Amino acid sequence: MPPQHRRPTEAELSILRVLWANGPSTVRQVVERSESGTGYTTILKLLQIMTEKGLVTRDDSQQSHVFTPSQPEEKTQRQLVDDLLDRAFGGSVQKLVLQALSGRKPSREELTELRKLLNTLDTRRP
Amino acid sequence: MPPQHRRPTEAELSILRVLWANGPSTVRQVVERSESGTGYTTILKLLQIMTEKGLVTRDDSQQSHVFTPSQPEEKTQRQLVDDLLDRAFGGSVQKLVLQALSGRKPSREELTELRKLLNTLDTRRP
DNA sequence: ACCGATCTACGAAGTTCTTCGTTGAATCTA
DNA sequence: TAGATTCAACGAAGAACTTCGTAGATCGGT
Repeated sequence: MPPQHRRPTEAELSILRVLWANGPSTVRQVVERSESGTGYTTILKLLQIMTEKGLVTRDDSQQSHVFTPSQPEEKTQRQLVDDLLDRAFGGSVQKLVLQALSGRKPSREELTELRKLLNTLDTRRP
Repeated sequence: MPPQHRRPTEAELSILRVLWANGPSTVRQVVERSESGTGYTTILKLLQIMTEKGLVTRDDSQQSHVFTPSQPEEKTQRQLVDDLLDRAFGGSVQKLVLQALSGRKPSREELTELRKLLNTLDTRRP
């Protein structure tokens, strides 16, 4: 099995979002909390595929299997943003941040938060 | 024709990268400057599809057609990052920036640049 | 023990994406 | 002008992705 994960597909990511928000879930729980309106068997099939790919792990000790993301939310998010950085921004974090911020005008509070973040990164420098 | 653009696919984006870096190009130029090693007919076909989708425009006044991105680099980049923001970060710019920065440790210069960027956004507030 | 509800498993259809072979037109060259 | 080269157009094959129908197992209640 490849320990390296491919980027989750569109439908897979929407399932991961539900799992991130609600914790380990059964197929039915994912279906109920999914906003896409996708049918039960579709989500089941996707979770089966995701299990094969290693994106989620399955607890089948109960009759209704329970699925859990195999990577923490942050790690998957970082993979995705790193990937986009390479594919579309030539690795330039500035450009990416610029576009991210120019899209939605950030509030002054958000800007303050971001400054704090930069300070943290700066002082934690080796 | 839908004036609204769908997200470019993987292969399409790699062609857009070449066009962004080198300006309007013929098929052959794209093939030569592409790092993917994709064949001539494949790139031609992709450019034809991209023309249909409106991702590029074609100048066929010469025998070798010249292709140009129909949107500026920044606009496409913004679409992509907005898209990722929605699909993976619940719209939280902070989380996205945090993951982007935690991936590659930014230099002090980069941090300074980012602070400038934040200041600019702050003072340009309405 | 039986019926209905719920669940997993399997497979297949339909779509999109990527790739390239082939064909015919246009251009260049000897 | 004949032959070779370069090009766009087209179609088709193959892979990946999404969706769902159907079948069979399991469980709960009567």
